[in-house]
Amino acid sequence: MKKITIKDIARKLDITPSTVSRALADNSRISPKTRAKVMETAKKMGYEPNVIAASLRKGTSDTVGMIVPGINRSFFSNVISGVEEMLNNAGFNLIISQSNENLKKEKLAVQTLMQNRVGAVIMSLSVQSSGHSHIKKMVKRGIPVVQFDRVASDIPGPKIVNDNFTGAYVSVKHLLENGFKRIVHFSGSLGINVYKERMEGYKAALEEAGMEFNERFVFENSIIRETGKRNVEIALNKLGADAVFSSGDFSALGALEKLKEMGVSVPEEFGVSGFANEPFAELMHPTLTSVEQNPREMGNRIALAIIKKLKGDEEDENIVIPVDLIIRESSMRIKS
Amino acid sequence: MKKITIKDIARKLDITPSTVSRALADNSRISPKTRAKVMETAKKMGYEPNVIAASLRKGTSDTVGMIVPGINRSFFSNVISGVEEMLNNAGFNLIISQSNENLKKEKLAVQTLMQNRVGAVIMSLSVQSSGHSHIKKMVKRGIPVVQFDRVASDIPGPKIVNDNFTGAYVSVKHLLENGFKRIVHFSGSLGINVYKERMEGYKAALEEAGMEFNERFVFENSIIRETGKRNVEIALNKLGADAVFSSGDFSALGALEKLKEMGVSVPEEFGVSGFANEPFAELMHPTLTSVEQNPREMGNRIALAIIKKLKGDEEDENIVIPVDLIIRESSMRIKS
DNA sequence: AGCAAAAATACAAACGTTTGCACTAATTGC
DNA sequence: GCAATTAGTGCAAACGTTTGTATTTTTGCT
Repeated sequence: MKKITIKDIARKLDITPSTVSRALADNSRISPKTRAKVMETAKKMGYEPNVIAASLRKGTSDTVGMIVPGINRSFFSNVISGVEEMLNNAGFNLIISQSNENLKKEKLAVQTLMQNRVGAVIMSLSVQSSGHSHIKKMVKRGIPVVQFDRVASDIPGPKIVNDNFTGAYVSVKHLLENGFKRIVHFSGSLGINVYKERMEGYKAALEEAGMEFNERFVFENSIIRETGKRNVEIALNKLGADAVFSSGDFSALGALEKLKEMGVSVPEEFGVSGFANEPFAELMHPTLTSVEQNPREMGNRIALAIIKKLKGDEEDENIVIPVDLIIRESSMRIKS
Repeated sequence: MKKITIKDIARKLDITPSTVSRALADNSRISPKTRAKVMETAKKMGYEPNVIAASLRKGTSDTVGMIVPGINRSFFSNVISGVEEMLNNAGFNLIISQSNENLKKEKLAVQTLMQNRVGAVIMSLSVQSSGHSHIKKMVKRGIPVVQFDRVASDIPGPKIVNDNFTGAYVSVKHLLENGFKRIVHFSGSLGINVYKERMEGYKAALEEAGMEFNERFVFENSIIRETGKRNVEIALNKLGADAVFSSGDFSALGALEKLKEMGVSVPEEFGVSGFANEPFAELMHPTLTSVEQNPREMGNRIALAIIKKLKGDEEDENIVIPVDLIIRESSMRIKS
């Protein structure tokens, strides 16, 4: 099965490859007549464009690269689906890489994408990411870079993020309304925008309620299951806490498990609220209050931003996706 | 920042591009001396190979494409991680596409990968997949295709699957040992190998115990949460069942939810066992007995098979990955 | 030293497009 | 009716590699 090229169809129609190329690209210089003829025979001969050759010549491609910390988190996998959906409809392809929260792997992913001459890159920074020189390199090369969720302000380009501040703010406010008085906060690395913003929201809600913000109530780098377990015990025994607002569902999960183990009843004696609304949140016992980030919508908006950039738009959009607090058993002391 | 090419480094060393190319490729025709010199100046000048150009010339690439039904299932996302890990170490790149269980999307993904001249393809069939002409096209083109999990025997090439039969067999045997006597089976489409095999395992365990296999006890296309809810009610009320072995965790989850709603206690009155060991299985209440498929190991083996193929190995491996029954509360009536 | 064989390198074409420029034919304006 | 524009197409180079073949240089041997 010989692969058929633009030349083959040119020969058959007795025109030149350049005309065929332009016809297929819908170039206005070609008459509707020949364009139609080219289209037809291209289909008839089963022509499939060689995007590699086109990439080489053009120096870019219709493929968009996406780097995420890990595809096994519900948030990221849903963002990906949202992006893919919209991008495919617009005729672009998406290729995905994981950084596994690892700087070295992130750099490798960037390199791979650049080598493959992707037309644009979508990325959410890994925890370890710093310096960002590898990312700036892409920008310098003229590759549009769209950041989402974990973003760095020193890298130019569109940024799509959640309303983390408000998500945290309403979560803590909700805990306060349910009578919790000593609320600790499980945070990620405060060097990362999302965790910083959520902490600000936590702080704002406390201060609005006339309560003082205590730094010792913030546990940095406490977003995995193990740290959740460990720190909830400290919060309870050493700080006399009666609730936790966690920046992630996994540490909230750990907290719930530890509390159960310790015989502390939730939400009667201790309130728990998470972030990300992982699928397991509604399956646990008690079910976990969390913040839905609407990742699919975020994905759609990211795709739109990328498409605009690929069409040469200069403007850098900054989009904030609203979030929704999903109230469940783990925080609901007052039934309404 | 001008991009530097093989020619630039040739000019600088006063040799030809071909020599540089061979030197970088570790070709034996090049003397160690010049090879070293080339390597050195390449690094010094910040040379980055243009893989697109190489792909065009060679007609293939070091990029491997992977098509999965959906990345948001724990099984698939872990297989992907396993593949990526090993592939990256061997110097290959992985690009991922989702079929969303949709034939049209699957065909599109195949087309995209072929257009991008991937060196090989890893795939697990979508539910809708049929005919397989699009996949055979890749095989005809000489692209190595490695199948995993959901495989079709009419497509040549290595196949890596779980020991579905044994997984089902031990699950049902375990239910029988716990005194369950009327066990129904939630299956997927029986046109797909994995579900077929699991049903065979179910059947074998029953027959070994001297119980008759009743077709009415098998619910086909019952692998999502909703069907699990619906069918467990039918099983209980119409068939007098006292347990279910489900081919997937999601329908087992649905069953557990419905049973709780109906006030049926698990495992005292009804036993439940699933498949895939989704993360939520151990978080539920009661925790869900399930079958761990060792997806990461599967991913590693897939990667090894692909690498062998890319190196020109003719042999088609058929690998079966063992599974482990994880016994939890939902099926454990006899505490040992 | 001289020659054949082997080793190292050079040459040039090829991969399949895209695109600036040149060219011809058709159309427009006056 | 003629110059000037425009529409439509062709020509040829370029993108950066790889690779078969030719050529040069080195090596080993007598």
